[in-house]
Amino acid sequence: MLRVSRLTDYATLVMVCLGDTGEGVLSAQTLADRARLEAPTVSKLLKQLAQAGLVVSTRGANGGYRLARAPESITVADIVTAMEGPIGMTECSVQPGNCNLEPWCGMRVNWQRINRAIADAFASVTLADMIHAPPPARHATTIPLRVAAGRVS
Amino acid sequence: MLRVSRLTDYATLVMVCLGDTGEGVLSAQTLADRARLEAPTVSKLLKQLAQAGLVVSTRGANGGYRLARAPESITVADIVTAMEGPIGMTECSVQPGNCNLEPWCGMRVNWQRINRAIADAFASVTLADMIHAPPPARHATTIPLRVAAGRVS
DNA sequence: TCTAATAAGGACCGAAATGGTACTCTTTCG
DNA sequence: CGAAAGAGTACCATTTCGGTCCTTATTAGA
Repeated sequence: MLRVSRLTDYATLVMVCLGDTGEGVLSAQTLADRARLEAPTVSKLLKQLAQAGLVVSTRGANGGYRLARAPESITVADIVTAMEGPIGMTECSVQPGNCNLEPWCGMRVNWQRINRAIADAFASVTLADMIHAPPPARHATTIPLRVAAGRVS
Repeated sequence: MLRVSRLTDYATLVMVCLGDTGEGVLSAQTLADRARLEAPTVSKLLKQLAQAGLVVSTRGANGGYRLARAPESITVADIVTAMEGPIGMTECSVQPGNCNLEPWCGMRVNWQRINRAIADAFASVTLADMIHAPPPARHATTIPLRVAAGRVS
């Protein structure tokens, strides 16, 4: 299946947690608890998100992370790009020069067209959309454990 | 980088070769030569394309493959789906039930929205588009070797 | 000033996916 | 019957991915 990596999925979840809860800085450990993910994993992806400028880190005691911008101005495209690098369906559509077929192959422009459309699709959803989306109808009987996306508990 | 697998890239190239050259059936070997790919690799992906109903195979001597439909009615989405399965950016957006977060998590509907947009992007380019795209301006000096996409010769 | 908390930066490892190869079986044409 | 060609299966090397751990740097607070 064509899909984003699990880390990217997790990163989105962590960003939602960060945007959801007021504004104080949250430590990697706290975020891991809220997202039901392993702490080292959360640390790793927060590091990447910080390098990409999507979150701001504070070191030292009582340090942690907070969103660098308002959730409305952070898109899923930002998160995907931070975690996976540029969005490009083929090598040639991002890094020209690696394919000797290039001078002859007309597919490149079409792949670039597709890439652009896909990037737009990711950019059309903001973190705020993710946060405020109406959760699906509650089952009244059970209060579900909050378990990380993709994990089968 | 978020990208389709190399096999999918190759599959597109092979489909272009199939659609480009008149109409006779072409053997896997011939297609491998034209696309500058290894024959077993081409065989493998043609098998998948045949199972998906995008190409029709003829067994026995003088057998080979031909497109199942006109290039205008085959989209890149068809090829990607044939090679990689359903297009879905996260587990939960394709196979509900694997994630205990589901009853609570509002991200799912947003991921599904993104998936739909991406599928549309793939579906908006047909094999005919790929075939008839104007190749980039020729460099007059060298006649490039036709080497497969992504291979560094 | 000392200590605890916390992020930063690597190094590392096991498992899974990917891409590629080989071998055998079946079908069809001549 | 024999050669050509697809179908099916199994296998292997490499890379990527997800995850863990350790060390260093930085800050708040006792």
